[in-house]
Amino acid sequence: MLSKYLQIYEDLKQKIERKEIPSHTFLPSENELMTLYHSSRDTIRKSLSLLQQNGYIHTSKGKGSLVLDHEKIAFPVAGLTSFKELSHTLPGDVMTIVHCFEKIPVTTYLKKELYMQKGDVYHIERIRDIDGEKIILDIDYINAQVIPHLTKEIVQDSIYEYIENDLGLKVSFAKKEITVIQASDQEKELLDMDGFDLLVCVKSYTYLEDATLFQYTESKHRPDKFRFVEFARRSHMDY
Amino acid sequence: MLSKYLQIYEDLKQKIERKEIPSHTFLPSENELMTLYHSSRDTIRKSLSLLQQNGYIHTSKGKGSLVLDHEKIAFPVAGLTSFKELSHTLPGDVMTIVHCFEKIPVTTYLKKELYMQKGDVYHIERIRDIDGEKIILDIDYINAQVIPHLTKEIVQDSIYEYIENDLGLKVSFAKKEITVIQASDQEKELLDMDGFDLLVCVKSYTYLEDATLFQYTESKHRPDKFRFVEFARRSHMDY
DNA sequence: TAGTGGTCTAGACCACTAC
DNA sequence: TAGTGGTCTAGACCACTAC
Repeated sequence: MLSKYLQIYEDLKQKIERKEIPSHTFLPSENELMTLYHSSRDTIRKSLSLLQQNGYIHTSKGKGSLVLDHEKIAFPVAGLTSFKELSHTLPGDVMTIVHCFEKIPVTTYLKKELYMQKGDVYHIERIRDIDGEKIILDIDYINAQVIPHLTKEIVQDSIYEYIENDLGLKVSFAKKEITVIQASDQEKELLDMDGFDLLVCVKSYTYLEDATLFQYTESKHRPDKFRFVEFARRSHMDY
Repeated sequence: MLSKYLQIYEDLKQKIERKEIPSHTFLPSENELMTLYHSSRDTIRKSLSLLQQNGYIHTSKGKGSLVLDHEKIAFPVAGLTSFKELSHTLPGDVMTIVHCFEKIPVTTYLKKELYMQKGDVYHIERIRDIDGEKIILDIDYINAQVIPHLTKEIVQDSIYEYIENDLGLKVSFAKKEITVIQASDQEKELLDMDGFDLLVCVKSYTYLEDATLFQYTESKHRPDKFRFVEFARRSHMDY
Protein backbone atom coordinates (compact mmCIF):
# COMPACT_ATOMS: atom_id res chain seq x y z
CA MET A 1 0.00 0.00 0.00
CA LEU A 2 1.61 3.19 -1.23
CA SER A 3 1.52 6.18 1.06
CA LYS A 4 -0.76 9.04 0.16
CA TYR A 5 1.95 11.42 -1.01
CA LEU A 6 3.46 8.73 -3.25
CA GLN A 7 0.05 8.05 -4.77
CA ILE A 8 -0.38 11.74 -5.51
CA TYR A 9 3.16 11.88 -6.92
CA GLU A 10 2.49 8.90 -9.19
CA ASP A 11 -0.81 10.36 -10.34
CA LEU A 12 0.66 13.75 -11.22
CA LYS A 13 3.71 12.13 -12.82
CA GLN A 14 1.52 10.04 -15.10
CA LYS A 15 -0.62 13.02 -16.03
CA ILE A 16 2.52 14.92 -17.02
CA GLU A 17 3.98 11.97 -18.95
CA ARG A 18 0.70 11.43 -20.80
CA LYS A 19 0.49 15.18 -21.43
CA GLU A 20 -2.89 15.44 -19.73
CA ILE A 21 -1.12 18.29 -17.98
CA PRO A 22 0.93 19.84 -20.80
CA SER A 23 4.41 21.27 -20.33
CA HIS A 24 4.82 25.04 -20.06
CA THR A 25 1.57 25.23 -18.07
CA PHE A 26 1.16 25.48 -14.31
CA LEU A 27 -0.10 22.75 -12.01
CA PRO A 28 -3.13 23.62 -9.86
CA SER A 29 -1.99 25.60 -6.81
CA GLU A 30 -1.18 23.79 -3.58
CA ASN A 31 -4.49 24.93 -2.16
CA GLU A 32 -6.40 23.53 -5.10
CA LEU A 33 -4.45 20.26 -4.96
CA MET A 34 -5.37 19.98 -1.26
CA THR A 35 -9.07 19.87 -2.09
CA LEU A 36 -8.54 17.80 -5.26
CA TYR A 37 -6.73 15.05 -3.36
CA HIS A 38 -8.44 15.53 0.03
CA SER A 39 -5.18 15.98 1.85
CA SER A 40 -3.17 18.45 3.88
CA ARG A 41 -0.77 20.96 2.41
CA ASP A 42 2.22 19.10 3.82
CA THR A 43 1.25 15.93 1.99
CA ILE A 44 0.79 17.82 -1.26
CA ARG A 45 4.15 19.52 -0.79
CA LYS A 46 5.87 16.17 -0.33
CA SER A 47 4.48 15.02 -3.68
CA LEU A 48 5.49 18.25 -5.40
CA SER A 49 8.96 18.06 -3.90
CA LEU A 50 9.44 14.62 -5.47
CA LEU A 51 8.25 15.89 -8.86
CA GLN A 52 10.69 18.78 -8.50
CA GLN A 53 13.62 16.51 -7.60
CA ASN A 54 12.99 14.31 -10.59
CA GLY A 55 12.81 17.17 -13.06
CA TYR A 56 9.07 17.08 -13.80
CA ILE A 57 8.22 20.54 -12.47
CA HIS A 58 9.88 23.76 -11.36
CA THR A 59 8.23 25.69 -8.54
CA SER A 60 8.67 29.38 -7.82
CA LYS A 61 7.44 31.49 -4.96
CA GLY A 62 4.39 33.59 -5.77
CA LYS A 63 3.92 31.94 -9.15
CA GLY A 64 3.28 28.22 -8.94
CA SER A 65 4.56 24.90 -10.23
CA LEU A 66 5.55 25.01 -13.89
CA VAL A 67 5.50 21.73 -15.81
CA LEU A 68 8.82 21.19 -17.64
CA ASP A 69 9.00 19.42 -20.95
CA HIS A 70 9.93 16.06 -19.96
CA GLU A 71 10.59 14.36 -23.30
CA LYS A 72 13.89 16.14 -23.55
CA ILE A 73 15.10 14.40 -20.42
CA ALA A 74 14.67 10.65 -20.91
CA PHE A 75 15.58 9.55 -17.42
CA PRO A 76 16.17 5.87 -17.13
CA VAL A 77 19.97 5.76 -17.04
CA ALA A 78 20.28 7.77 -13.84
CA GLY A 79 19.33 6.08 -10.62
CA LEU A 80 19.77 2.51 -9.58
CA THR A 81 18.19 0.08 -11.99
CA SER A 82 19.09 -3.49 -12.90
CA PHE A 83 19.94 -4.36 -16.47
CA LYS A 84 16.86 -6.55 -16.69
CA GLU A 85 14.64 -3.65 -15.65
CA LEU A 86 16.40 -1.31 -18.07
CA SER A 87 16.13 -3.77 -20.92
CA HIS A 88 12.34 -3.33 -21.01
CA THR A 89 12.87 0.29 -22.01
CA LEU A 90 15.56 -0.49 -24.60
CA PRO A 91 14.44 -0.58 -28.20
CA GLY A 92 16.54 -3.54 -29.43
CA ASP A 93 16.73 -7.28 -28.79
CA VAL A 94 18.64 -7.92 -25.59
CA MET A 95 20.53 -11.05 -24.60
CA THR A 96 22.77 -11.88 -21.65
CA ILE A 97 25.71 -14.31 -21.89
CA VAL A 98 27.15 -15.47 -18.57
CA HIS A 99 30.81 -15.67 -19.45
CA CYS A 100 32.09 -16.37 -15.96
CA PHE A 101 30.46 -17.56 -12.73
CA GLU A 102 32.61 -18.66 -9.79
CA LYS A 103 32.90 -18.45 -6.03
CA ILE A 104 36.39 -17.49 -4.88
CA PRO A 105 38.07 -16.54 -1.60
CA VAL A 106 38.27 -12.77 -1.26
CA THR A 107 41.46 -11.26 -2.73
CA THR A 108 43.48 -8.37 -1.31
CA TYR A 109 42.05 -6.03 -3.91
CA LEU A 110 38.45 -7.06 -3.21
CA LYS A 111 38.92 -6.81 0.56
CA LYS A 112 39.37 -3.11 0.03
CA GLU A 113 36.55 -2.63 -2.49
CA LEU A 114 34.01 -4.70 -0.55
CA TYR A 115 35.17 -3.84 2.99
CA MET A 116 35.54 -7.53 3.85
CA GLN A 117 38.07 -9.18 6.14
CA LYS A 118 37.62 -12.76 4.98
CA GLY A 119 35.16 -15.09 3.30
CA ASP A 120 34.05 -15.81 -0.24
CA VAL A 121 33.05 -13.63 -3.13
CA TYR A 122 31.05 -14.42 -6.26
CA HIS A 123 32.89 -13.36 -9.40
CA ILE A 124 30.45 -12.91 -12.27
CA GLU A 125 31.09 -11.70 -15.79
CA ARG A 126 28.18 -11.09 -18.12
CA ILE A 127 28.18 -9.93 -21.71
CA ARG A 128 25.18 -7.91 -22.88
CA ASP A 129 24.27 -8.46 -26.51
CA ILE A 130 22.00 -5.82 -28.01
CA ASP A 131 20.67 -6.40 -31.52
CA GLY A 132 23.37 -8.93 -32.25
CA GLU A 133 26.27 -6.81 -31.03
CA LYS A 134 28.21 -7.56 -27.85
CA ILE A 135 28.37 -4.09 -26.39
CA ILE A 136 28.58 -4.23 -22.59
CA LEU A 137 30.71 -6.30 -20.21
CA ASP A 138 29.44 -6.37 -16.61
CA ILE A 139 31.88 -7.63 -14.00
CA ASP A 140 30.34 -8.16 -10.55
CA TYR A 141 31.89 -9.07 -7.23
CA ILE A 142 29.29 -9.98 -4.62
CA ASN A 143 29.86 -10.74 -0.95
CA ALA A 144 28.76 -14.36 -0.57
CA GLN A 145 28.12 -13.97 3.16
CA VAL A 146 25.49 -11.31 2.45
CA ILE A 147 23.99 -12.79 -0.73
CA PRO A 148 24.31 -16.59 -0.47
CA HIS A 149 23.28 -19.43 -2.79
CA LEU A 150 23.67 -17.60 -6.09
CA THR A 151 23.43 -19.86 -9.12
CA LYS A 152 24.26 -19.48 -12.78
CA GLU A 153 20.52 -19.48 -13.52
CA ILE A 154 19.84 -16.56 -11.19
CA VAL A 155 22.74 -14.62 -12.61
CA GLN A 156 21.53 -15.30 -16.14
CA ASP A 157 18.18 -13.75 -15.20
CA SER A 158 18.45 -10.98 -12.60
CA ILE A 159 20.44 -10.75 -9.38
CA TYR A 160 18.32 -7.89 -8.03
CA GLU A 161 15.12 -9.86 -8.54
CA TYR A 162 16.63 -12.74 -6.53
CA ILE A 163 17.79 -10.41 -3.76
CA GLU A 164 14.49 -8.59 -3.46
CA ASN A 165 11.95 -11.34 -4.17
CA ASP A 166 13.63 -14.52 -2.89
CA LEU A 167 15.93 -13.27 -0.13
CA GLY A 168 13.52 -10.51 0.93
CA LEU A 169 16.31 -7.93 1.11
CA LYS A 170 16.19 -4.46 -0.34
CA VAL A 171 18.71 -2.83 -2.64
CA SER A 172 18.93 0.72 -1.37
CA PHE A 173 21.66 3.02 -2.64
CA ALA A 174 24.89 3.15 -4.61
CA LYS A 175 27.93 5.27 -5.27
CA LYS A 176 28.86 5.40 -8.93
CA GLU A 177 31.84 6.63 -10.89
CA ILE A 178 32.11 7.07 -14.64
CA THR A 179 35.53 7.09 -16.33
CA VAL A 180 37.01 6.04 -19.67
CA ILE A 181 39.60 3.26 -19.78
CA GLN A 182 41.73 1.37 -22.30
CA ALA A 183 40.16 -1.91 -23.35
CA SER A 184 42.34 -4.92 -22.55
CA ASP A 185 43.06 -7.55 -25.19
CA GLN A 186 40.68 -9.93 -23.46
CA GLU A 187 37.92 -7.33 -23.47
CA LYS A 188 38.52 -6.69 -27.16
CA GLU A 189 37.98 -10.39 -27.78
CA LEU A 190 34.85 -10.67 -25.67
CA LEU A 191 33.10 -7.61 -27.08
CA ASP A 192 32.39 -6.43 -30.62
CA MET A 193 34.61 -3.37 -30.38
CA ASP A 194 34.04 -2.12 -33.94
CA GLY A 195 37.51 -0.62 -34.06
CA PHE A 196 37.33 1.22 -30.73
CA ASP A 197 40.18 1.04 -28.22
CA LEU A 198 38.46 2.61 -25.22
CA LEU A 199 35.60 1.58 -22.93
CA VAL A 200 33.37 3.69 -20.70
CA CYS A 201 33.68 2.19 -17.22
CA VAL A 202 30.90 2.65 -14.66
CA LYS A 203 32.02 1.49 -11.21
CA SER A 204 29.28 1.00 -8.63
CA TYR A 205 29.36 0.22 -4.94
CA THR A 206 25.88 -0.98 -4.04
CA TYR A 207 24.34 -1.16 -0.55
CA LEU A 208 21.32 -2.82 1.06
CA GLU A 209 18.67 -1.08 3.17
CA ASP A 210 20.70 -1.73 6.35
CA ALA A 211 23.70 -0.03 4.74
CA THR A 212 25.78 -3.17 4.18
CA LEU A 213 27.90 -3.05 1.05
CA PHE A 214 27.21 -6.23 -0.92
CA GLN A 215 28.29 -5.55 -4.52
CA TYR A 216 31.13 -3.97 -6.43
CA THR A 217 30.54 -3.71 -10.17
CA GLU A 218 32.50 -2.59 -13.19
CA SER A 219 30.22 -2.09 -16.16
CA LYS A 220 32.19 -1.53 -19.36
CA HIS A 221 30.44 -0.04 -22.37
CA ARG A 222 31.53 0.41 -25.97
CA PRO A 223 31.95 4.19 -26.18
CA ASP A 224 29.59 4.84 -29.09
CA LYS A 225 26.75 3.04 -27.30
CA PHE A 226 27.05 4.82 -23.96
CA ARG A 227 24.69 7.58 -22.89
CA PHE A 228 24.06 8.99 -19.43
CA VAL A 229 21.43 11.61 -18.65
CA GLU A 230 20.92 13.61 -15.48
CA PHE A 231 18.88 16.47 -14.13
CA ALA A 232 20.80 18.89 -11.90
CA ARG A 233 19.75 21.77 -9.68
CA ARG A 234 22.08 24.56 -8.70
CA SER A 235 22.85 24.86 -5.02
CA HIS A 236 23.25 28.47 -4.00
CA MET A 237 25.10 27.75 -0.79
CA ASP A 238 28.15 25.68 -1.45
CA TYR A 239 30.41 28.13 -3.25
CA MET B 1 19.95 34.94 5.84
CA LEU B 2 19.78 31.18 5.52
CA SER B 3 16.64 29.45 6.70
CA LYS B 4 16.79 27.41 9.88
CA TYR B 5 16.72 24.01 8.22
CA LEU B 6 19.54 24.98 5.85
CA GLN B 7 21.63 26.18 8.79
CA ILE B 8 21.10 22.86 10.54
CA TYR B 9 21.91 21.02 7.31
CA GLU B 10 25.14 23.00 6.85
CA ASP B 11 26.12 22.44 10.48
CA LEU B 12 25.59 18.69 10.37
CA LYS B 13 27.24 18.46 6.94
CA GLN B 14 30.36 20.20 8.23
CA LYS B 15 30.49 18.00 11.33
CA ILE B 16 30.36 14.94 9.10
CA GLU B 17 32.97 16.28 6.68
CA ARG B 18 35.30 17.20 9.55
CA LYS B 19 34.63 13.81 11.12
CA GLU B 20 33.39 15.34 14.35
CA ILE B 21 30.57 12.91 13.71
CA PRO B 22 32.39 9.84 12.39
CA SER B 23 31.04 7.58 9.67
CA HIS B 24 29.43 4.27 10.67
CA THR B 25 27.93 5.95 13.76
CA PHE B 26 24.39 7.25 14.20
CA LEU B 27 23.32 10.88 14.33
CA PRO B 28 21.42 11.95 17.46
CA SER B 29 17.76 10.96 17.10
CA GLU B 30 15.28 13.42 15.66
CA ASN B 31 13.97 14.07 19.15
CA GLU B 32 17.44 14.88 20.44
CA LEU B 33 18.17 17.09 17.44
CA MET B 34 14.95 19.01 18.15
CA THR B 35 16.22 20.05 21.57
CA LEU B 36 19.82 20.50 20.36
CA TYR B 37 18.77 22.95 17.64
CA HIS B 38 15.67 24.37 19.38
CA SER B 39 13.38 23.53 16.50
CA SER B 40 10.42 21.44 15.53
CA ARG B 41 10.61 17.93 14.21
CA ASP B 42 9.55 19.01 10.74
CA THR B 43 12.47 21.42 10.50
CA ILE B 44 14.91 18.74 11.64
CA ARG B 45 13.45 16.31 9.14
CA LYS B 46 13.96 18.79 6.30
CA SER B 47 17.65 19.04 7.18
CA LEU B 48 18.02 15.26 7.44
CA SER B 49 16.24 14.80 4.14
CA LEU B 50 18.84 17.02 2.46
CA LEU B 51 21.70 15.10 4.05
CA GLN B 52 20.07 11.91 2.83
CA GLN B 53 19.63 13.19 -0.72
CA ASN B 54 23.25 14.21 -0.92
CA GLY B 55 24.60 10.91 0.32
CA TYR B 56 25.79 11.98 3.77
CA ILE B 57 23.47 9.77 5.80
CA HIS B 58 21.12 6.83 5.43
CA THR B 59 18.03 6.74 7.63
CA SER B 60 16.04 3.65 8.57
CA LYS B 61 12.83 3.28 10.46
CA GLY B 62 13.25 2.22 14.08
CA LYS B 63 17.04 2.58 13.93
CA GLY B 64 18.19 6.10 13.17
CA SER B 65 20.36 8.08 10.78
CA LEU B 66 23.60 6.31 9.93
CA VAL B 67 26.52 8.47 8.80
CA LEU B 68 27.99 7.13 5.53
CA ASP B 69 31.65 7.39 4.74
CA HIS B 70 31.75 10.34 2.63
CA GLU B 71 35.36 10.41 1.44
CA LYS B 72 34.57 7.65 -0.98
CA ILE B 73 32.12 9.87 -2.79
CA ALA B 74 33.88 13.10 -3.74
CA PHE B 75 30.91 14.99 -5.08
CA PRO B 76 31.88 18.06 -7.01
CA VAL B 77 31.32 16.86 -10.57
CA ALA B 78 27.62 16.18 -10.13
CA GLY B 79 25.31 19.16 -9.87
CA LEU B 80 25.49 22.48 -11.56
CA THR B 81 28.77 24.25 -10.94
CA SER B 82 30.72 26.71 -13.05
CA PHE B 83 34.24 25.87 -14.11
CA LYS B 84 35.59 28.75 -12.02
CA GLU B 85 33.89 27.36 -8.91
CA LEU B 86 35.13 23.85 -9.68
CA SER B 87 38.66 25.05 -10.29
CA HIS B 88 39.06 25.91 -6.59
CA THR B 89 38.67 22.25 -5.77
CA LEU B 90 41.03 21.04 -8.52
CA PRO B 91 44.55 20.21 -7.46
CA GLY B 92 46.45 21.60 -10.48
CA ASP B 93 47.12 25.01 -12.02
CA VAL B 94 44.13 26.05 -14.07
CA MET B 95 44.04 28.49 -16.98
CA THR B 96 41.30 29.51 -19.40
CA ILE B 97 42.00 30.51 -23.01
CA VAL B 98 39.13 32.23 -24.82
CA HIS B 99 39.57 30.81 -28.29
CA CYS B 100 36.40 32.27 -29.80
CA PHE B 101 34.00 35.03 -28.76
CA GLU B 102 31.41 36.30 -31.20
CA LYS B 103 27.79 37.40 -31.43
CA ILE B 104 25.97 35.79 -34.34
CA PRO B 105 22.37 35.60 -35.63
CA VAL B 106 20.75 32.39 -34.44
CA THR B 107 21.19 29.46 -36.83
CA THR B 108 18.64 26.79 -37.71
CA TYR B 109 20.45 24.29 -35.48
CA LEU B 110 20.58 26.68 -32.51
CA LYS B 111 16.93 27.69 -32.89
CA LYS B 112 16.10 24.13 -31.97
CA GLU B 113 18.62 23.77 -29.16
CA LEU B 114 17.84 27.12 -27.54
CA TYR B 115 14.10 27.25 -28.35
CA MET B 116 14.53 30.65 -30.04
CA GLN B 117 12.62 32.05 -33.02
CA LYS B 118 15.00 34.89 -33.91
CA GLY B 119 17.67 37.15 -32.43
CA ASP B 120 21.35 36.83 -31.62
CA VAL B 121 23.41 34.23 -29.86
CA TYR B 122 26.84 34.46 -28.26
CA HIS B 123 29.17 31.77 -29.52
CA ILE B 124 31.99 31.17 -27.06
CA GLU B 125 34.78 28.62 -27.18
CA ARG B 126 37.10 28.25 -24.21
CA ILE B 127 40.04 25.94 -23.74
CA ARG B 128 40.80 24.79 -20.18
CA ASP B 129 44.48 24.26 -19.50
CA ILE B 130 45.26 22.21 -16.41
CA ASP B 131 48.88 21.88 -15.33
CA GLY B 132 50.10 22.90 -18.76
CA GLU B 133 47.88 20.51 -20.71
CA LYS B 134 44.94 21.64 -22.83
CA ILE B 135 42.37 19.12 -21.73
CA ILE B 136 38.86 20.55 -22.02
CA LEU B 137 37.08 22.47 -24.79
CA ASP B 138 33.91 24.28 -23.67
CA ILE B 139 31.62 25.48 -26.44
CA ASP B 140 28.77 27.73 -25.24
CA TYR B 141 25.81 29.18 -27.07
CA ILE B 142 24.01 31.81 -25.01
CA ASN B 143 20.77 33.60 -25.86
CA ALA B 144 21.81 37.27 -26.16
CA GLN B 145 18.27 38.49 -25.47
CA VAL B 146 18.33 36.84 -22.03
CA ILE B 147 21.99 37.48 -21.14
CA PRO B 148 23.00 40.76 -22.83
CA HIS B 149 26.28 42.74 -22.88
CA LEU B 150 28.68 39.83 -22.52
CA THR B 151 32.31 40.77 -23.10
CA LYS B 152 35.47 38.80 -23.68
CA GLU B 153 36.61 39.81 -20.18
CA ILE B 154 33.51 38.37 -18.51
CA VAL B 155 33.82 35.17 -20.50
CA GLN B 156 37.50 34.89 -19.57
CA ASP B 157 36.50 35.07 -15.90
CA SER B 158 33.08 33.51 -15.16
CA ILE B 159 29.77 33.79 -16.97
CA TYR B 160 27.78 32.53 -13.99
CA GLU B 161 29.32 35.15 -11.70
CA TYR B 162 28.26 37.87 -14.18
CA ILE B 163 24.74 36.45 -14.47
CA GLU B 164 24.24 36.12 -10.72
CA ASN B 165 26.15 39.11 -9.35
CA ASP B 166 25.85 41.75 -12.10
CA LEU B 167 22.57 40.88 -13.81
CA GLY B 168 20.93 39.71 -10.59
CA LEU B 169 19.54 36.59 -12.26
CA LYS B 170 19.71 33.09 -10.86
CA VAL B 171 20.99 29.98 -12.60
CA SER B 172 18.56 27.31 -11.51
CA PHE B 173 18.62 23.91 -13.20
CA ALA B 174 20.02 21.97 -16.14
CA LYS B 175 19.52 18.85 -18.18
CA LYS B 176 22.79 17.08 -18.97
CA GLU B 177 23.82 14.27 -21.26
CA ILE B 178 27.14 12.45 -21.31
CA THR B 179 28.30 10.64 -24.45
CA VAL B 180 31.59 9.82 -26.18
CA ILE B 181 32.34 11.30 -29.61
CA GLN B 182 35.07 11.28 -32.27
CA ALA B 183 37.36 14.31 -31.97
CA SER B 184 37.37 16.46 -35.11
CA ASP B 185 40.64 17.53 -36.72
CA GLN B 186 40.14 21.03 -35.37
CA GLU B 187 39.60 19.73 -31.84
CA LYS B 188 42.73 17.62 -32.14
CA GLU B 189 44.66 20.78 -32.98
CA LEU B 190 43.17 22.86 -30.18
CA LEU B 191 43.65 20.30 -27.41
CA ASP B 192 46.63 18.23 -26.29
CA MET B 193 45.08 14.91 -27.25
CA ASP B 194 48.03 12.75 -26.22
CA GLY B 195 47.20 10.20 -28.91
CA PHE B 196 43.49 9.87 -28.10
CA ASP B 197 40.87 9.96 -30.86
CA LEU B 198 37.74 10.29 -28.73
CA LEU B 199 36.32 12.99 -26.45
CA VAL B 200 33.79 12.74 -23.64
CA CYS B 201 31.03 15.20 -24.52
CA VAL B 202 28.82 16.69 -21.79
CA LYS B 203 25.88 18.55 -23.31
CA SER B 204 23.97 20.87 -20.97
CA TYR B 205 20.79 22.86 -21.37
CA THR B 206 20.78 25.41 -18.58
CA TYR B 207 17.79 27.35 -17.23
CA LEU B 208 17.22 30.43 -15.07
CA GLU B 209 14.98 30.61 -11.99
CA ASP B 210 12.02 31.64 -14.16
CA ALA B 211 12.57 28.54 -16.31
CA THR B 212 13.89 30.33 -19.40
CA LEU B 213 16.52 28.36 -21.28
CA PHE B 214 19.54 30.63 -21.76
CA GLN B 215 22.50 28.36 -22.48
CA TYR B 216 23.40 25.32 -24.52
CA THR B 217 26.88 23.94 -23.84
CA GLU B 218 29.06 21.19 -25.21
CA SER B 219 31.93 20.48 -22.86
CA LYS B 220 34.48 18.14 -24.46
CA HIS B 221 36.98 16.33 -22.23
CA ARG B 222 40.04 14.30 -23.05
CA PRO B 223 38.90 10.79 -22.05
CA ASP B 224 41.69 9.98 -19.59
CA LYS B 225 40.96 13.16 -17.61
CA PHE B 226 37.21 12.72 -17.30
CA ARG B 227 35.55 11.53 -14.10
CA PHE B 228 31.93 11.77 -13.06
CA VAL B 229 30.61 10.70 -9.66
CA GLU B 230 27.04 10.30 -8.52
CA PHE B 231 25.04 9.02 -5.59
CA ALA B 232 21.92 7.08 -6.53
CA ARG B 233 18.99 5.76 -4.53
CA ARG B 234 16.83 2.91 -5.71
CA SER B 235 13.22 3.72 -6.36
CA HIS B 236 10.96 0.82 -5.43
CA MET B 237 8.01 1.97 -7.45
CA ASP B 238 8.96 2.48 -11.04
CA TYR B 239 9.61 -1.09 -12.18
C1' DT C 1 8.32 -2.14 26.09
C1' DA C 2 10.68 2.17 24.92
C1' DG C 3 12.67 4.56 21.31
C1' DT C 4 13.16 5.32 16.40
C1' DG C 5 11.94 7.28 11.94
C1' DG C 6 7.61 7.67 8.41
C1' DT C 7 3.21 9.77 7.52
C1' DC C 8 -0.44 13.03 7.99
C1' DT C 9 -3.00 16.96 9.80
C1' DA C 10 -4.09 21.95 10.99
C1' DG C 11 -2.63 26.34 11.59
C1' DA C 12 0.40 30.42 11.34
C1' DC C 13 3.35 33.99 9.26
C1' DC C 14 6.22 35.43 5.53
C1' DA C 15 8.07 37.17 0.89
C1' DC C 16 7.13 37.17 -3.66
C1' DT C 17 4.15 37.76 -8.01
C1' DA C 18 0.64 39.56 -10.86
C1' DC C 19 -2.88 42.75 -11.24
C1' DT D 1 -4.68 43.47 -2.87
C1' DA D 2 -5.35 38.50 -3.48
C1' DG D 3 -3.04 34.45 -4.44
C1' DT D 4 1.19 31.82 -4.58
C1' DG D 5 4.82 28.91 -2.67
C1' DG D 6 8.52 28.76 1.52
C1' DT D 7 9.19 28.10 6.37
C1' DC D 8 8.10 26.71 10.96
C1' DT D 9 5.38 24.85 14.77
C1' DA D 10 2.73 21.33 17.58
C1' DG D 11 0.47 17.25 17.84
C1' DA D 12 -1.07 12.60 16.51
C1' DC D 13 -0.73 7.76 15.09
C1' DC D 14 1.87 4.18 12.96
C1' DA D 15 5.36 0.33 11.93
C1' DC D 16 9.72 -1.01 12.82
C1' DT D 17 13.95 -2.08 15.83
C1' DA D 18 16.44 -3.49 19.78
C1' DC D 19 16.16 -5.16 24.24
